[in-house]
Amino acid sequence: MNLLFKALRDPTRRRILEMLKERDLTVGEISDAFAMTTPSISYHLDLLKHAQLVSARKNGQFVTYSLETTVLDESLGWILDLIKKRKGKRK
Amino acid sequence: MNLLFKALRDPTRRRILEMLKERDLTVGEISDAFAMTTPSISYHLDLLKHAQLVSARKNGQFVTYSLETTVLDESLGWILDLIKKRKGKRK
DNA sequence: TATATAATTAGACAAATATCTAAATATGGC
DNA sequence: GCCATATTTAGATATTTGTCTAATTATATA
Repeated sequence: MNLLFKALRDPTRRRILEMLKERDLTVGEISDAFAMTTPSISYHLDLLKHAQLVSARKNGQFVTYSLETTVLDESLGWILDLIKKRKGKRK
Repeated sequence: MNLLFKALRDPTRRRILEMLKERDLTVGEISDAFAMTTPSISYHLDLLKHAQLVSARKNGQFVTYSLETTVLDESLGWILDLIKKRKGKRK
């Protein structure tokens, strides 16, 4: 839960996830969408990977990233629980 | 979305939300649950309030905090969207 | 009105974070 | 094998963040 929210805290990383929702992308394709150097994007991708929000596979000299949703499912549970129990106790 | 994830990023703040899920609490009650000074807790509460995750009302010299779930509902949408669209495109 | 208690605000500071440039490490094609 | 391209790693740096202590503000009560 900690790595997840750490990853989601940054707008660039959230944007990357939204891009990967549409289709798998290489580092270069992602990098092109931002006014930021490739090393910086690489840093963000690494952080997302550590949070298990994305996975990477190598295709020749390219690295393709995919969205992984398992951890998002878990976060959903955490948030739903917060909302749900509250609704039961409303004043 | 930015203030929300900023607020959720910190474990102390997430814990506070979990506590407020059970019942409304004063700053002192919250503070007692952590090995941390009251000013620090006050700082976290302020951040949560800015993210509209909690609201505060004054009862004499006490301030009571409540969980607010509207913003959480929105976050749910964002996350669900990420998961949903992905499922449609699975390889 | 003076004193105690609850909470916030201010200011300082160490640690974490996001960014950059430069260098290193693949991989592919000539 | 050499050069170009894709990506990552290393190192530097400015900004943000979480925490503390000290001071302030607000309320209650003796």
